Amino acid sequence: MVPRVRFAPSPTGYLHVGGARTALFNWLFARRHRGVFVLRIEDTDVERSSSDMVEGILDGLRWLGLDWDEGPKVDGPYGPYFQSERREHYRSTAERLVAQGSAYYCYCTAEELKAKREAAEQTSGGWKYDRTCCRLTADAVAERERTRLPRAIRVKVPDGPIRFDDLVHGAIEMDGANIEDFVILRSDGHPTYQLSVVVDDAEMKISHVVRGDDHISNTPKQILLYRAIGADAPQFAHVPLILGPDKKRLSKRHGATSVMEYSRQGFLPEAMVNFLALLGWSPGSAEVELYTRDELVRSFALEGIGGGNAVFNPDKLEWFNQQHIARLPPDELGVRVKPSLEAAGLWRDDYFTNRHAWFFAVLELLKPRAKRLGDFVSQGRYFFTDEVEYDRSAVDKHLGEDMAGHLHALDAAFAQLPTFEMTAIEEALRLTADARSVKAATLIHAVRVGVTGKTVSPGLFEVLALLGRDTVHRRLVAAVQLASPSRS
RNA sequence: GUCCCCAUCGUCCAGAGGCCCAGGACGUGGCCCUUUCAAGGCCAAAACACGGGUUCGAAUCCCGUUGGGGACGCCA
Repeated sequence: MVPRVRFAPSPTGYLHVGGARTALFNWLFARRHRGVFVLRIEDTDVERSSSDMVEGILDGLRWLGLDWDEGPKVDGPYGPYFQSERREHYRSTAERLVAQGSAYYCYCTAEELKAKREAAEQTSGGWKYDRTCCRLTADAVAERERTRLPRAIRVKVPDGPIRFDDLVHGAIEMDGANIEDFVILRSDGHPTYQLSVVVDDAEMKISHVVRGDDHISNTPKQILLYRAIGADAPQFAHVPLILGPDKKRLSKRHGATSVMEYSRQGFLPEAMVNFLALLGWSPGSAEVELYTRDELVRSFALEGIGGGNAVFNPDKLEWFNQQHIARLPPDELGVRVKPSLEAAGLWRDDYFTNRHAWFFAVLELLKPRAKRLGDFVSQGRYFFTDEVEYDRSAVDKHLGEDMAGHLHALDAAFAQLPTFEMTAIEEALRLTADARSVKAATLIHAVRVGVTGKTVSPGLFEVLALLGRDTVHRRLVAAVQLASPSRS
C-alpha cells in the first residue's frame, strides 16, 4: 500500500516557516516512499479564510518546489480538496453520529457557554462543557427541534484512556475524563476542524498524519471520531514546533515568518529547504549539513525527527544560502540573479545572449561574497553601469592628490598593453608602482576605489580584466579628476 | 488551574549502557592565505539542568524536582 500524506493549511494567513517545514516533511516522506502528497485547504472558517491566502500558500509551496499529487488544480480520486466544498460529507457524518448515539444536539448559546466558562475560571481555573444538553430527555429534544432552536452537535466523550503510538513521541495516553464533549458541527451547519479533519483524512485514505506538535492534544478527540465513524485511525507523527530566539512559538514578532518574504530577501528555495529539513530532523550520524533536495528525499525518515522544539536561527539560514548560491551552476545563477538586476534597472538582455560569457564570469567572481541574491547588485553594481557610486570616505582615504599622477601613469601603461588580461594588468601595475616608488598595495587601493567606488571588491586584477580596457580607462580618467586638488 | 510534550555547547543536531574527560554545523575568538572584503584551511573557547535510583559501568534506563513549550473555543 502506498503511503498517503497530506498538508492541510487553513488559508487564514500566508505560508509561514513552521507550516513550510510541516509541508516539507510530508513531501519528503511521500517522495521517499513513492507515496502520494495531498494538499487540502481547510477553509471551514468562512470568516477568516480568503482565496488570496490560498494563492499565497500555493505560491509558497511552489517556490519551495513542494509539488502535490492531489489538491487544488490537481484533480484526484478523493476530491474536492477544499473543505468548503465538502460540507455535506461533514453534516451527514455528524447527523449519523447523533443517530447512533455517539454525539448529541447542544442548544446552549455562545453567550451561555461564555458566561459559564468565565465563572468557572474565576474559581477553579479550568472548565469543561457540563453536558447540560446531553442530559435532555427525548421529549425535551423533540420540543426544541420542533421550534427549530439552533443547535450544535457535540461528541459524547467516554471516560477511560485513549492511547496512540506517535511516530516521534512514542506511546501517548490521555484520559477521556479530561476531554470535554467537543463540538463537531456548529449551529450554522459548518463543521469544526475536529470533524472535518477526520472525515477528510478518512475519506482521502490518509495513512500518515504528519503535523505540528500543537495537535497532540487534539489527537485523542480525533481517534474517538475515527472509532465513531468506523474507520481506522492513521499513523500519527507530531513534529515539534519552531521557536523564536526567545523560545516562544515563532510569530510575526520575530521578524520575517512568511516563506515568500525570504524569497523577496534573496534566499534560494534550495537553502530554505535544506535549512528547514535539518531543523528538528537529522539523517543520523553523517557529518554533512549541505543537502540537495534529492539527497534529502533519499535520506528522509520520520524516525529521525527529534522530540524537542527547535529555535529558528537566521544566521544559519544565511550560511546555507551562501553555500547554495556558491553551488549554483553559472547559467542557473544568472537566472536567479536576473530579477534583482531588473529591479535595480540594470538588466540587459544580451547578458543571456552575446555577453553571456562575460556575465557569467562576473557572477562567478562575485559569488563567494554573496549571501543573498541582492548582493550581486549591491556589491557589484559597477559591473553593470558606468554610473559609479563613489563611497565618499573611501575617496578621501585612498584618492589623495598624490594619487593623480600615479593613476595617470597607470592609465598610460594600460594603454600600452598588447592584451588587457589579468596577469598583464598585474604586471603593469606593479611595474608602475615600482617606477613611481609607491607601494603596489597603495596603488591597488586607489584603483579599486576609482574604478568600483568601493574599498571592497573581488581581486582587483580580475575586476579590471572583466571591466575591459575602455571602461577602466574612462574610470581612471575620472579617478584622476577625483584625486586632483582642483576638485574642491 | 487541568492535561500533554520536551530537556547534550549561545543555536541546530550526533550520541539508541562501556567506542564520550561527549562529535559535527552555525555563530564567536585567533592564526594562515592575501591588494581590500569574502571564500577556503587550521586552531580555540563552549554543553550532558538538578537530585535520587538501576548497573561492574549512565549523556544514554527508571523516579522525582526544576525549567521550557503546547493544548484546554460553535479557531485551525
